[in-house]
Amino acid sequence: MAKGKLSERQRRMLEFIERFIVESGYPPSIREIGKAVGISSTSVVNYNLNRLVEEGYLARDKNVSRGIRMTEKLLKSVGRLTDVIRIRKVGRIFASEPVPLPSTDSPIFSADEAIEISRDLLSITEGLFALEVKGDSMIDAMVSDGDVVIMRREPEWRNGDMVAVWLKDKEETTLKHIYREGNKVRLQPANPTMQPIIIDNPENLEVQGKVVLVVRQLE
Amino acid sequence: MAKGKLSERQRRMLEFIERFIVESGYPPSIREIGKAVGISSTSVVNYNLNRLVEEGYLARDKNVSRGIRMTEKLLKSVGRLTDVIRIRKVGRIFASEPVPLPSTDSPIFSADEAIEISRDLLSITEGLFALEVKGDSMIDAMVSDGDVVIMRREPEWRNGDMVAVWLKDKEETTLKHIYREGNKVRLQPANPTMQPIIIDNPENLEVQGKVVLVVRQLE
DNA sequence: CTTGACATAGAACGAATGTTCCGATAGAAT
DNA sequence: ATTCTATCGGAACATTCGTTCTATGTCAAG
Repeated sequence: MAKGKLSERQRRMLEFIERFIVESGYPPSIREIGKAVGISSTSVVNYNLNRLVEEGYLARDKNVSRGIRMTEKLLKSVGRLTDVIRIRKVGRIFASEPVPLPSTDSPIFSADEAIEISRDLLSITEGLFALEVKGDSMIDAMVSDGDVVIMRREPEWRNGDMVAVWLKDKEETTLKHIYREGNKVRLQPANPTMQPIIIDNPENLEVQGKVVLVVRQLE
Repeated sequence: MAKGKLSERQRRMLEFIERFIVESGYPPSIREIGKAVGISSTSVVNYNLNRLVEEGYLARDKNVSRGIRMTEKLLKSVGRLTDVIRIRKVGRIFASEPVPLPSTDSPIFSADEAIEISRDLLSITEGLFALEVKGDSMIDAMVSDGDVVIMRREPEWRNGDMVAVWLKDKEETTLKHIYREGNKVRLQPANPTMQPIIIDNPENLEVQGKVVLVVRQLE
């Protein structure tokens, strides 16, 4: 088999193995794999397992029942490598000032100035930073005082994204869903009962980041 | 053996099992356990394994080689409790129906029906369940459609808690900050621009749980 | 067509593994 | 002392399970 390519069968095997381990707490046997993916012969399962070992997705121990390990490569491809991601808190966000952006990219920071987010809440994990919302000026974005917003610094945006924008003329930061409408830009509050803002001159607004996650801790 | 007490042997078995799983990626066999803790007889290992199951430290699957699971109790006692906590999603919450409450306490659930929350976002980790908010009926609680609320089932509440209440007369679920005021109860929306509800007859409301965390995933 | 690498199927074998049964030991309770 | 219960040791047994071998099919290269 060509290097790096997996057959449909092998993909299904990996998928099953991963799920089985998570759910059962131990790896499946050869026959269990065969049954799950529709292979009657244990030797065929064995054959494909060895293929997967060659490709680096699995590790096996000889003569050990259920002696299958998931490798880092598999874990990473499933996105299960680390459970939590530490995101730097770079400051506070409120209406009257621009969003503080992360100054350094130093990967290390103390626990105090970071927030831990479990990986499966995030689709992307790069370029993230956290801000604590100060005041009630963002209530039209359904964000209250004390909430933590996880943002991604990103100049590009697509229709519907929730972004932090700096309105130059008003000197105001706000969180809105953003839509391009011809030459204009519409900023739509998350609260459906509130009215959008239409920006005639796109030069007037500066998208400072995309909101990826909002966390509100009570008590 | 007295309930809750472990013999020296059993302690060593747990320790070995835990280490073995972490290092090998799969659980040890009975004979491997016996060899490690110095027991020649497989039946004695089996006997003590069953003891450990009774005490709640392990779970076993019959007729399955290496069919041993670590339970939360074991993980907790070893201090290796994971950084993330899996919380069961028990359903959806919307205005027109009472909050669905968790029915089972089965310790196992698949990834689909659970949400992973990093531990440091939570002050308590027991009795939690998750609900997905459906519809825009909770906007006065600053909670939008699609948000996930983590709640704790708890009959007691203190002033200022955000709780899910079922209003019997209106047949309506709502999320509000709750305050006792003499014989009455005040339900205060999180959105400061909105007016509170005063409940004259406390019998009319049913506190279904305390909101501990709100998570909003964008994009 | 022939060849050879790859993939599959089935069967058989032997090793690994969980289960069960019987007897022995120690200690606490009666 | 006797009884009872918990624990242990050893052995035999029944499955589960990984391994290996042979035969078959596929498909592209020569």
